[in-house]
Amino acid sequence: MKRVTIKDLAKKLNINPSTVSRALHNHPDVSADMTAAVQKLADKMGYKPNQMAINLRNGHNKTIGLIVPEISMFFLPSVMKAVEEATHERGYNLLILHSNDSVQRESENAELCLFNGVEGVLVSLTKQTHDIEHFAELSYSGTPVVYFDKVLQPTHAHKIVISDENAAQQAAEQLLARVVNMARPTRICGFFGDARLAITQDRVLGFTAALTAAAHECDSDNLFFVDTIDSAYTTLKTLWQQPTRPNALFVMSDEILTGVMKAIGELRINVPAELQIVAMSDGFVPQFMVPPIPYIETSGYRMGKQAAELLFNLIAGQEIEPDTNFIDTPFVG
Amino acid sequence: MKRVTIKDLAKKLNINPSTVSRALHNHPDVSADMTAAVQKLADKMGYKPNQMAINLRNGHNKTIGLIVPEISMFFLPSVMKAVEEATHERGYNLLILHSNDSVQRESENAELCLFNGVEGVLVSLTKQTHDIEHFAELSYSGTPVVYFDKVLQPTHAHKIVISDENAAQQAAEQLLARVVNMARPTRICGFFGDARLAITQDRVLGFTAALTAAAHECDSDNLFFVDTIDSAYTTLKTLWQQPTRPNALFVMSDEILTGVMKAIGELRINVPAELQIVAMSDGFVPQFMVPPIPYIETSGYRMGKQAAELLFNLIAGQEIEPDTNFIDTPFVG
DNA sequence: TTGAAAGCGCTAACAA
DNA sequence: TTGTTAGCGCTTTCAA
Repeated sequence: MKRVTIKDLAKKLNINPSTVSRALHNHPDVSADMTAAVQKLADKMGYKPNQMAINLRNGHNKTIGLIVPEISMFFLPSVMKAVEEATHERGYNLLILHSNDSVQRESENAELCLFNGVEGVLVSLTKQTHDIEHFAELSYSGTPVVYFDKVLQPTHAHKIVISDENAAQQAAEQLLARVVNMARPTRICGFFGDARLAITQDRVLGFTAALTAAAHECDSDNLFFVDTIDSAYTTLKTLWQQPTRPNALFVMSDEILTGVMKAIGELRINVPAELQIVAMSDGFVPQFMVPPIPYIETSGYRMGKQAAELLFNLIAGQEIEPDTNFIDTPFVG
Repeated sequence: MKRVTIKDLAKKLNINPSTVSRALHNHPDVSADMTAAVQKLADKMGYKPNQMAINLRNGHNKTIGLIVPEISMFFLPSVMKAVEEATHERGYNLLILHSNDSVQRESENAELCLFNGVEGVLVSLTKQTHDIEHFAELSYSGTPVVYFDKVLQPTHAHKIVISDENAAQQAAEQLLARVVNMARPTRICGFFGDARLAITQDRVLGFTAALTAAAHECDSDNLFFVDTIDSAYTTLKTLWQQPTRPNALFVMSDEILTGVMKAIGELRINVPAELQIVAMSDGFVPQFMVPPIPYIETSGYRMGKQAAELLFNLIAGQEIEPDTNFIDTPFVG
């Protein structure tokens, strides 16, 4: 059974398709009677506009693309939720493209957005992405692109990111405030991710800055770089056997926090009595501890909201100078 | 700067657009020379087919829709990952539609899929959905629909679900096996979700069946219905103060398990020495415990994979009788 | 082997 | 106020 088209309506009413089209859009030129008649028939026959025809005619899609490097449990669901909401509010659709941590696929995804006439693109880059040439065509064709979370810093582009250094510093300050009056000598350790990543380096900077400012010693013995849940877990286990256990721990991310919490469970460490912890987190993981682990909120939801907002402003044609925008990172706990 | 079209290529080569189109598709009727020449020029000029035009011509979209009731952390990310993979493998795109637990929006989303010419739809229903009339138009128009996870049981449709009763029974049996030789008297409790939901009722059935089969008493004092993380948490805390603490716990879902784990952390319950637990889970949450909590895997990933597979078979035109399919629910632990 | 022409469904400039 | 016409870019039938 074929779908009802504008032509069908026109034929039934012995009028021209263009009149039907106008009537359906409440064009002021069409008489009230005509408009009513057309809309009534459209309703009766269950007319639904063919979005694909509209897309072709308009040259675009009422869709935005979301390109993500991986679908992890820790951050992306929050981002997606925010983006989906923003997208739906404006009557747009959301096309999800997954790069699977491959630059090749990221590039294909950018092309896909272009071919499909997507009106705007949100991108979080893969770890391997060292230039964004493959997005040039998109921007070139007038499709706005907003980079979020995993971005390439030196580039001139619209970016929404966490201020890693600041956020880490805030977290470290919170941690310091909690151990300042402790009886036994304070040892503060920091758990960080892959040392080669910019995000890690920035967070280390913030962490050490806070400690230095508090005149607290901060040598490299207290910095640990663990790039998986498991290595976080084993590292804390080892550390806990040392004669000088830490009594305060900075944790850079949810992934690492997961490993840390496993170790805490197994070692039956009394948190926070024996070990103060402050993390950087989206907020889901810390609640698994009682009392919940305090954290600087690096909210995927907030990031998604802000990135989408910016993107839609660009789509609406606002002239906005490409810039790096930081999301709020409030303390929770 | 405008995109290069087939016409542009044709003009440059002084041939007809139809020949260009054929050459680009390696049509056997076109001479090798012509084909080569066209493809070379296309390459040089950076020709990219306009997907929107192709969609209009074909009447469909190389896209599948995924309609989900909510974006939670517990299950959906796994489903999405699987669906995304399956979709990408076949050169399709993924349109994500979020019903926000509203039947109204679910219905709109179904329409959207229709208008957009989506080739197939995967749906997980909202809790409030009591009929699937709003998907009738879609199926009617020949777009296959596969329901997964949250389905409407009595309906004649393609469904991929967990066998709740079986899976719960397996979990309960695992739990029984673990307490069979315990010194102190065994008390087995079950933590379930909202008692009004079919999923809960089925899981209760499986649980009680296992206990009954093992000649283990199973009165209603041992069944707890908690529909949030918090109520799971407080319920276990209260339960633990009772003179006859349970020494075995069945947990129906990740959400409930989260609350249970909070209580365990706070009460410093020694798991599994003091309390054996077997859960039903996607696998992410149990790892926060050391040793990890054993579970019957109700895998979103597997469900997504299987649902997508079925959908693509239907899209490919296979005649498959609508039926309810159960995914495997292996024991992990 | 290639060209001509029509059409997917919709809209907008132009004419009447 | 309504109709005519052309065109978005692509494919395919039919004709040459």
